[in-house]
This record gives sequence, structure tokens and C-alpha cells, in this order.
Amino acid sequence: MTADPKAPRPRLTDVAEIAGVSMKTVSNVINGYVHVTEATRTRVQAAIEEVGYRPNLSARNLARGRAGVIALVVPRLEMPYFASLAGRVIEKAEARGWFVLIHETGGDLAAERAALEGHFPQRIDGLIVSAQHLTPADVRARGDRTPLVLLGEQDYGHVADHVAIDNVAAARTATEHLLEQGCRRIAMIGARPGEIEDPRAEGYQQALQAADIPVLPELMRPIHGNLGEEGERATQAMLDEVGEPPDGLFAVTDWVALGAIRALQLRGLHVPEDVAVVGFDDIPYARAVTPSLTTVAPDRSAIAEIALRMLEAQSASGETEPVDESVPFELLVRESSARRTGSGRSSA
Amino acid sequence: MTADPKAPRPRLTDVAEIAGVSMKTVSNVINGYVHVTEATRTRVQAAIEEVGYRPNLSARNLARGRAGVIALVVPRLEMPYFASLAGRVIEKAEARGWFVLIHETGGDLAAERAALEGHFPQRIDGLIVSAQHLTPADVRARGDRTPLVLLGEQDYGHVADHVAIDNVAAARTATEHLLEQGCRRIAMIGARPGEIEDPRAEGYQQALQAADIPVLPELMRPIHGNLGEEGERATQAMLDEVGEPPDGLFAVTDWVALGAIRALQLRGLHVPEDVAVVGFDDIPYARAVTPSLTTVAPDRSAIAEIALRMLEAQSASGETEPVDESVPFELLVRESSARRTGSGRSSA
DNA sequence: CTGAAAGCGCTTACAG
DNA sequence: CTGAAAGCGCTTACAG
Repeated sequence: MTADPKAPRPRLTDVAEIAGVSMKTVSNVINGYVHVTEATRTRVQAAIEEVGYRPNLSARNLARGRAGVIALVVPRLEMPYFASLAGRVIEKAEARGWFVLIHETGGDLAAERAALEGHFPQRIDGLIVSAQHLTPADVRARGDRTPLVLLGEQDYGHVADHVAIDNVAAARTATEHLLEQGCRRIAMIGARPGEIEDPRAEGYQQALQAADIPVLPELMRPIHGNLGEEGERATQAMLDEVGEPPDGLFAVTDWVALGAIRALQLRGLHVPEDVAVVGFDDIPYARAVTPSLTTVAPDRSAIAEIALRMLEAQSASGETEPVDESVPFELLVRESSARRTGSGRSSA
Repeated sequence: MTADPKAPRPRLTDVAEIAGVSMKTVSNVINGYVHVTEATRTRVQAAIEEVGYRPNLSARNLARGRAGVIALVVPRLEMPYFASLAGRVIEKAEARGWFVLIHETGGDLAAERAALEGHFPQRIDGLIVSAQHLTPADVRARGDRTPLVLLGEQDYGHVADHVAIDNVAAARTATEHLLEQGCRRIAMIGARPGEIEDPRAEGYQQALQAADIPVLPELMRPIHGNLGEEGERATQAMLDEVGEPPDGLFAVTDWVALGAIRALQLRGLHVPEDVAVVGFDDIPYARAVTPSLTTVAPDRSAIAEIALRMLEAQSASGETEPVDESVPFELLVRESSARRTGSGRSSA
């Protein structure tokens, strides 16, 4: 059963010899090609099991002329959203025999651009980028032909394949939930400044308008980056400027929401009694904190799967028209927005 | 400067031809071998720059008979401690031309054992394992010869290379800090049940004994896993059982500390005024939450570097006597334990 | 110090 | 459906 640990690893030839077939046939079986009789397939499989054969990926990739590696570029792996996304990408890539080279940019624009240009220590077959500052112009100016998929909320205007949740709908759903909780003065922390397309701000405004509630610029606060400190600072600034505090708050990420809650509490405001809060991302802490956080949960597994399919499609067909796909999301209602019941018990 | 994107990738031969030397010489330059004159080296480097050459790792690894891949096995990447550790390991591995295959066990013992046996979809050159349930016996029973480094607080009794912070000292430091804050009734959440060696419980007890404070079993609460929910549950159970609540609390991880704080607050106890709390790990949330969390920060970068060096040493010299190394840690004092000042301002 | 050649373990046309 | 052979791009003894 178990092979001698000192023995050299079995090769394709060894399997072929045992099964009494040619290398080509073993290769056909392993790669799932047709034109192999059922009997032969069974015999080869048995030989593979017997010697515990696993293909040498270096040899395979060398022969195929591919690196067998895709890069996943994220701001920081330490941010749980990206960590769990990375976990799903690794999982889906494994099923395709690909390695995932994880690369952190630290949210730095220059690092994001370098990644876009394929500046990696090794060759890669594809690139999945979740950027914070990259613009459509950066993507258009790209001098590299490596298959590329963009992730994240920004609208890159069909300049490359893109997959994300429907951020307008998600933000609208979050805001509608606050309205249902009885909130009438709802702030948004993390709206993007001015000119840039901001689907989450769009959804937020749509919900307010549909409820005939005016959109107040002083309640829409921009932030730089998505860190908790930023959320806290922006919320403090808002509380300093406006006379009456908001009764609801939609934060652009859970992390920002945690910072916002911190700012609210330091001002003596209670969550959810005084201010109901909704975040975005469903990071694990969302249910570990007090109060547990109501949030929008994107389907990370779907994002990973679709991104990999897009990469495969690009590898197969070369230059194609960029596509934009949406994946599902879900609103998870927890304590931070439970104004009507106020039970203090988590619903998730 | 930039190569034609349609052109095939430059090879070693191309560089050799341009530089007017043999492949061997180029290889020598790339791999930093001696016996290359400075002039030749410069010429080769120029040729490499000119064509933008990057070695084909598949070919290199095939020729060297190595996979060029190490596996990093962690419970869950989504837990920020492991995510940031992974980031450091990737960084250090990159410097050595290695890929890191990240593998999640979900904290499942069977999955941890399978990883130990090298059950990966591909061949690997080394294995770094941060396990939750693995015992020394599991490691001793291993039938695989792949170089292995164990991470984490558990004492595996020199059954394999191991790197971690000095957990006894770290726990002692954390507990001493609580004593300095005036705490006299200090609980520990996450002590391991009975028979198993538990360095953090050991350090906690050492600090109490040195201060002539009795160790009360009812204040030492075991948990299963390291999740926030567990910390919350264990803390609730403790509060239910003991008459007088503790005035200090040391949690085995930050995550557990967050759960504990939640339980304390639900009972109307204030942190740090009623109960000062110290966690362990320095996850990013530790400073995003209210109150910000005092915690022990391990030097993750040092852990990664030493683990990789151990792997290299094992690859080079085959069977060697297992070594155990300690890396530095630091106590980061923040709001959750600031009883003397009580200023409500973060110190980090 | 450098060159020519074999070999790593696969895949893939090309014949049969 | 299967076999023999070339080739992927490196590294590494082996000669010089």
C-alpha cells in the first residue's frame, strides 16, 4: 500500500510498465481523454493506485508550455475578506491543477500597477486582481497579455473581465433594511469622493429616494482606504459637523463599520438603540463583536469559480470581448440593526 | 525596453547568445555561483535585462528534481493570525524561489493527519504545519519523509523541528501586566484540559504564584477550538459558577478575548473598569474594536524566516536531530487593560 | 573559467 | 485505439 519512502517517486513510465500499456495511454487516462477502452482505463487506474503515482507538475507544465500558476493580487491577506476569498480561489484552482501565487500590494497604487504588468518573480498563466486604486485607464494602458480578471466593487467599464456582486442592489438592500428598522436619517460611511463611479453610494441613494427621504451630503462621508481607523475618523468628523446624529449608518465594509461603531460609542451613542448599523463583507468578526454586525455577505465561492472560468476562457480563446458578471449576495441581519426587537440576541 | 508581447518568452539560450557565453555561464550568473569574472557577470546581467529574461521554474525544478513548492497547513486562512503568518511565509519563500501551497484543515484532526502524510494533489519539498489537534504521537507515526516544521504553541517534545514564541514567558508577561494594573482575581479563558502540556497556562500560574496569589481552578476555563463563540460561552459559564466575577482576564487568543469581552458586557461588566482583559496574537481587529485590545504580538516574520531555514536545513542534510526555536514577542498595551489611567485612549 | 551533451518527466504530433 | 520519438527549458556532471 504505502510506498517505500526511500524509493524514487514513481513515474509515468512505471505506471505504463505495470499496466502493460504505453505512456501515451496512461497520459490519456490521467488527463481524461476519450478513446480509451473501459478495461484499459481500469487497469491503468489500478497501476496508478498501486504505486501511488502523482504526476510531476513541473514536467507537465514544461511540456505544455504553461507555468501552472495564477497570481491572486489583493491589498492585504490579513483582511479577512481577502483571506477567505483567497481560500476559495485556492480551492477552485486546485481542482484545475493550478497553483495560486498570492501577492499583497498593501493597497499601494504603484504595486497594483506593477502586478497588472505581470511583474512577478516567475511566469504566470493568469492574473486575478482585487485592487483599491487601479483605474480603467491603468488597465487599458496595460502592456501585458496575460489573461486578467478584475474583482471588486469598482466599475472598470468593460476594459477587462470583471466579476463582483451587484453592488448597487446590495447597498440598496442594506439601506432598505435600515429604513424598515424605522431609520429616517441614514448616514453612509465610505462613499467615494465626487467623480468616481460608486455603486454602493448609488444603491444607498436609490433606497432613500424610493422612500422619499432626502439625500444629505453631510451624511455621506468619504474615506481613504477601508480600515477601521478610517471609519472611526470619518464618523467622528460627521458627528462633529452635523447637529443631530444619524439614526442609521451604512458602512462600506465591516471593518469600517466596526470603526464607526467605535466612534458612535465614544460619543455615548448606543448601537442599535440610537443608531442602527449595517456593514458589508461578512468578515468572521462580524458575529464575534458586541453588538454582532448586520452585514451583506457576498458569495465568495461563486466569485472564485467565475474568475477561474474567465481565466480559462481567456487562455483558450485569446482576445475576447470583456465580460462582466454578477454573483449573489445575502443580507445577514444581526444585533447591530435590531431596533424593533432589541432582544440582544444574534439572529445568525 | 519592453518586449514584444507576442514574441515567445526569452530562454536561457537567448541570453547566452546575446552575451556571447555558454548556457552554463548564464546559469552560473543567475544562481549566484562563483568563478565568473566580473566582466562576464556584467555582460550577462545586461543581456538578461535586455530581453527581460525570467527563468522557467518548471524547467528548473524538473532539472533539479524538486517540486519548488512547500505547503503551509493552517486551520483557517480566514483567521487573521494565520493570514498574516501566511503572508510572511509567502514573502520569505519568494526570496528562495519557492511557491507556497496554502492548505486549510478547518481544524479537523483527520485533515491535519492527512497533511502530515503529504496527501497533497502535488509533490512538495517541505511542509509547515500549524495544527490544532495533532499530537506528538501523530507526528512520530508519520510515514512520510518530507521535511517538516511544526508551528504553534503546543510542545511536541522534539519529535520534529518546531518554532514558536516562548509561550510560558508570553503568558507570564500578560498576567504580570494584569497584576500591575491592580488585578488580584485573574481568570484564564482557554486553558487546556488536564493532561496536555499547556505553556500558556503554565506562564499564567507562574505569574500568580510569584505574586503570592492563589491559582483558582474555577477561574481557569478550558475551551474547544479558539473561536469567539467558545470564549463567550466559557466566560458565561465561569460567571455563572463563581460568585464574585474576576477583575482581570487573560484569553488564549484575541478572538477568544473578543468573545469573553462580549460575555462580560452582556452581564453588565465594564472593560477595563470592572475587568481588565489581555488577549494573544495581535490580530488586526485588536485595535479596531471598542475597547481596543491589549495583546501579545508574536514576531510572525521571525517565525516564517526560521521555519524556512529549518526546511532548507532538512533538505540539505537529510535526517537531523529535531530542533526547537523561540522567537520574540511583545506586549501591546491598549484600552482593554488600562485600569490605572482609564483614559479611553488607545496606546497603540 | 567555459562548452557540449545528457537528462529531468511529462505531452504531443506523427505514424501505424 | 496504441507506440516510438521529439521536445519543453533548465541543471549538472564531465571534459577541456
